[in-house]
Amino acid sequence: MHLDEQERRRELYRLQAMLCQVLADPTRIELIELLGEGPKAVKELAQATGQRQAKISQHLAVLRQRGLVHAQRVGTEMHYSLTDRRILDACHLTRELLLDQLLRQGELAESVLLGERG
Amino acid sequence: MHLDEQERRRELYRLQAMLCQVLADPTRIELIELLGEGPKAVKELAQATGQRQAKISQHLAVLRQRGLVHAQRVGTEMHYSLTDRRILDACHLTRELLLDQLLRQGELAESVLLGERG
DNA sequence: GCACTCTATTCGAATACGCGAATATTCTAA
DNA sequence: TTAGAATATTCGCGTATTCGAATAGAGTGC
Repeated sequence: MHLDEQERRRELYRLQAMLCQVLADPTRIELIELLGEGPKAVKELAQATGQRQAKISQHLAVLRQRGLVHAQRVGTEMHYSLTDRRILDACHLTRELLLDQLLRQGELAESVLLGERG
Repeated sequence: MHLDEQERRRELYRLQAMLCQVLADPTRIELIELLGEGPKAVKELAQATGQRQAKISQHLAVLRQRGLVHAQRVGTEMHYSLTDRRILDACHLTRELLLDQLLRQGELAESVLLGERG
C-alpha cells in the first residue's frame, strides 16, 4: 500500500480524530487528570469520580485500547497510569482554550446586557 | 444556581469534552488546518478538501456554533477564519502525541517481529 | 475446594453523529 | 424580477457511543 502526500495527511487527520474522540468524554478527562497525580487502582478512580466501577472500567478500556494509559496488576488490583504525560498538556491546552471561550462569551453576554440597557 | 468546587470542575470537564468532540472529526481538523493559513471561502475549503459543499457547510456550522471559527460575508461568499489561533496549537499538540504513539507502536511491532525471529 | 474482593466484559436500549440528497436562502447582475 | 452562483439547512438512514444491569474472570486467603 502506497499513499501519496495528501492521502497520508488525511490518514493522519483520521487517526488524530480518533485520538480526540477519546478525549471527548468528561469521565475520561477526569480519569486522565486523576492519573496525572500518579498511578491509581480502579477502585480509587471509581471512588474519586463517584462513578460505578463498571463504567470506570469501560472508560479505562477505551483509554487502554488507544494507548493513553497502561495497566499493571498488583495483587487483585489493577494500577493504571498515563503512558505519556503530554496527554495532560493536551487536556490543559484544550481547557485553556475553553476558558478563554467562556470568557469571550461572558464578555459577549455582558455587552448584550449593556446593549439591552442602553 | 450555586455549584461547589467538585460540581464546577465536572461541569468544566463536560464542556471540555464537547470541545474535544468538535475536534474529533477528520474533516473538521482539516478545515482548521486550512483556516490556519488564513481566511477562506467555503468553496475554497470544499475544493481543498475534495469534499462536497454541503458537507463542508455542515462541519463549518459545527465549528461556528462552538465558537472555533468566525464567518464574514463578502459578496455572495462567506469567509471563514479561526477565532483563536491556539486552536491550531491544540491540534498540533494532539498530533504530536499521536505521532509519538505511532512511533511507539512501530517500535512495539518491530520488537514483536524480532521476537518472532528469535 | 470456597468465599471474598477487585476488575472486566457483555447485552440492550437510548441517544448522538455523519453523511448524501434534496431543498432553501442570500446575494449579485442584468 | 429573473437567473445564477455561493452557501445553509433539513431530512432520513446507517452507524457509533454511552450507560446501567447483569455476569464473568482473576487473584487472595482460608
